[in-house]
Amino acid sequence: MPHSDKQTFAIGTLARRAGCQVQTVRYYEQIGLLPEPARNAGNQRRYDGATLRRLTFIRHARDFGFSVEAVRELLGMADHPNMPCDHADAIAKRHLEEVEARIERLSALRDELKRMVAQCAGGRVEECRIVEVLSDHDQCLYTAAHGGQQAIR
Amino acid sequence: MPHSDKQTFAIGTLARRAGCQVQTVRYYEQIGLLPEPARNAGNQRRYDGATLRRLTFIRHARDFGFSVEAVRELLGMADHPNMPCDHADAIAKRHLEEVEARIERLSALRDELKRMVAQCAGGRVEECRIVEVLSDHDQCLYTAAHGGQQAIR
DNA sequence: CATAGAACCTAAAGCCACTATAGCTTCAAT
DNA sequence: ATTGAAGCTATAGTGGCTTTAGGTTCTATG
Repeated sequence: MPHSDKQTFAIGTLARRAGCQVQTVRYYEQIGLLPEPARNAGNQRRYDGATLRRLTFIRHARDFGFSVEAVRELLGMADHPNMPCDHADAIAKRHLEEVEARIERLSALRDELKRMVAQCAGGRVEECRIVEVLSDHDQCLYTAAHGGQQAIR
Repeated sequence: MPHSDKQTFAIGTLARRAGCQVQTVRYYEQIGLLPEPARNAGNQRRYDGATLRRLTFIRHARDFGFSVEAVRELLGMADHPNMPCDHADAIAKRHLEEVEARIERLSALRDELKRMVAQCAGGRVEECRIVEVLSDHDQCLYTAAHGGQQAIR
């Protein structure tokens, strides 16, 4: 046995060690990412090292931008070390593609914004390029840059 | 007079011409971005060209990633063409900075994800680099890349 | 003129991933 | 015994819409 995790701790300690908020821990329990923990005599949650490791995994994956649903799948896989890891690989690849697409859209957006800001002469609203460009879609170089609601996603 | 906008049209036509959904138009009215329009005898909304131009401005600014509150301010300025445009300029500059910061965070994230995906040998979960890296924060090159919940924002 | 179906109406709930608030109870230190 | 921090549950709020439910009105055709 590697380590036996005998001592337990309260939710505040768990949250602090994993670097998240107390409410977030309870939320993860509610949506089933974390198991319902043992309670002490006063009905307070008591956690062990295994839960801390699980929560750290969750937070880390979330920081990587994986959705909660993706984290749920990754957790399921981490729980079965003998299964093939194709699916984990597929999830990560897909996420990488999404991040790359987002970067592309944001870069086009950044270029348009730069152009807009650079052309503002600082006069009255009537002559302002910023207001003007927003009023008239034809004044954009790359219309694909902001073609829909997903421009920012 | 430039154009007199005498003919009116229904909400579906307005939405189609502005490139958004009907419910979105009603939502913008509800939050005060669009004025309450005239109604016909059967209580249906009837719009004119001025509202179409206003909605187009809104959609365009939203596509640029401006928040609804920023759009509200920009609209207020567009309504007063004789005022100085410093504030519009400041809003756009600030938004540009936010977009640039987002691109930076996402780029660091992309590098980490690439590294992760490249090192997955395709075996069992136990040996999978993806699951391993998510389990252990120390295996990341740039911890700043995903240091908090705002990694993805 | 009757009818069918598209388009409209309001009100309320759902989405994501938390965060915040209110009003209480329990713990730990003095 | 007291006090203040930390815990508890339940509910609402965030942003920016989207969806659903259950109705009414418009418009084109027979």
